[in-house]
Amino acid sequence: MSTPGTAQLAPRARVVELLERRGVTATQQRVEVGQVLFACPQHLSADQILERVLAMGARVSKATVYNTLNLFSERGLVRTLSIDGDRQFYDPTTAPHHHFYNVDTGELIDIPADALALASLPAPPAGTAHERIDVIIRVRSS
Amino acid sequence: MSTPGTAQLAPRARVVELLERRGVTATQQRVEVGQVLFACPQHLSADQILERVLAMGARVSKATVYNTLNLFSERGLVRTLSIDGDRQFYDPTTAPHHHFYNVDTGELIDIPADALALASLPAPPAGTAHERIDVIIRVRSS
DNA sequence: TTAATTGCAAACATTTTGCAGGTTC
DNA sequence: GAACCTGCAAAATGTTTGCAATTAA
Repeated sequence: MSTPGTAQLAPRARVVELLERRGVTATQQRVEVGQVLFACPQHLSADQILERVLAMGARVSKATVYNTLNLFSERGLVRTLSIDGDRQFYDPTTAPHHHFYNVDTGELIDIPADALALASLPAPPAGTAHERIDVIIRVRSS
Repeated sequence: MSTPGTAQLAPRARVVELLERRGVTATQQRVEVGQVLFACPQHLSADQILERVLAMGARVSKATVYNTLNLFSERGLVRTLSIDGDRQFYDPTTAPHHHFYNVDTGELIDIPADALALASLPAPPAGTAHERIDVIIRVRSS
């Protein structure tokens, strides 16, 4: 049974280590954002992250949440997903993988990279190199 | 040689037919948006479409462009792409296909469906059915 | 102590909406 | 003439930014 209002959090020590490994100064707020974000495989919006950080009793501003997520994204600590035009989602799973997206409920579900075979990839346009492949399988409740 | 400021447009008659086939009343403004959008395979933002409709000497408001694109999208006349959080792109190619996205230039390039083999698709989550698959291959200028 | 980080509020860009007036069939 | 469509301006959203105050090393 879980305590109401108390979500699972990643341990501070693990978050600090993750940040330092990527050369990110482990400030109070960044660690708190990380505790929420790295708690488990999930897909959260900036607003949901802000809510949860505040819910754990910490003090952060919306601007810092955005700054932090952008920094995490640049440093490869999080993957930013643009599924629709509404808002972005932040995915703590940075290893290659893909997603189901339920257009009715908005739910996002991870698909492990090896659950989907991408054969005969076309060559990238001249003068460009592959960076990342995103597969989004849109589904609807039936 | 092309006339400056005069982009290629889809013929009115073809646009009217496309709209009517999907049960969309072919009003003045919708046809003009269609003439721009269905001119060729491309990826335009709402703002670019507005600019081009105005450039062809027609009179449309931004609100109508958005209303029209949303209607076209609902009726399957256009496909809406969310590549990053900035803005949406409208793709007149509605048949299955995929995209290269150059993260440096913002350029989008179509990949024909048969140029990319998606093998061993995972089953959709219980209670859901496949609707559409989007593959975005992010590349960067090298 | 010096640079980096934070919070606030204002700024921004894109998209949506309410409603009066105009258009379509 | 009834329903639908358009334009305008305002509103709503999500995100970024400038700057003074605070914190980190």
